[in-house]
Amino acid sequence: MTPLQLCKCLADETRLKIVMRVRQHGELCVCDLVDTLGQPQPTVSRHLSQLRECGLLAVRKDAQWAYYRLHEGLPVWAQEVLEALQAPVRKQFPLKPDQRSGCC
Amino acid sequence: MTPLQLCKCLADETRLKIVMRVRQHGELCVCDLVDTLGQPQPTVSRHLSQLRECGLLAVRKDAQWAYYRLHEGLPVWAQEVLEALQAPVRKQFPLKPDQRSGCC
DNA sequence: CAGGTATATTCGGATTTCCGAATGTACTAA
DNA sequence: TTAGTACATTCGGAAATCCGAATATACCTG
Repeated sequence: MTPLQLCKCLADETRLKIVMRVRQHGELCVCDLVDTLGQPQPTVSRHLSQLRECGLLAVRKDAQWAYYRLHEGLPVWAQEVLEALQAPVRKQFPLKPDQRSGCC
Repeated sequence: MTPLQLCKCLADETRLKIVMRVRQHGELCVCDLVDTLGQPQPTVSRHLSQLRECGLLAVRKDAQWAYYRLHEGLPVWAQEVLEALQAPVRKQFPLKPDQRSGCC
């Protein structure tokens, strides 16, 4: 995970929202993100694969669900970047309820 | 300056280097960046325009030179992001001498 | 004035990124 | 087994991004 990789990952509205929402909830399943972001499932899934491949997110699979979380091995500087971005991202992209969608 | 704008600005190798190098030196002229980055002048200039338009950098013009610096009105969260990125960027893109190129 | 330097901008094309649609896989339930 | 749900992947085109080359502008010097 290089700084340039991290910036590229966060340089897309959908991915930025995904990362921030995952960070906020600790762990989220794909259907929740699809519901919340209002983006088609393949789109969300493609972005999730990208975030997983570059080491930002990690998955846990349980039955037919996939739960995404921040990768534990994330370097401290990357965590600091995410911490600094959390509040302003919430301002830029407000989401009514601060809850899971309840899809699973 | 929104979080998404900042991430897009930093999601390019040349721009990331420019911002970090400017941050480190306080103020730098275009010819220094051209020398240091080894990129053609129009390329550097185009990226600088972009960074200026989204409010990340500010310019001061003196005679035929243009000196770029971080924009004073940069929100705190953006400064924190840059602070967190400084060290790892230096590791990813090491520059031999920590000095200006002496072009101006 | 002419010539040189520093910087900015424009234009076209190449490359990258993103998305919609369709399909594939795996699991569950009846 | 069949049907349904959750998720992933592939493919082709659209759209955004990036760059090289040429040109433009401003300033300084002689």
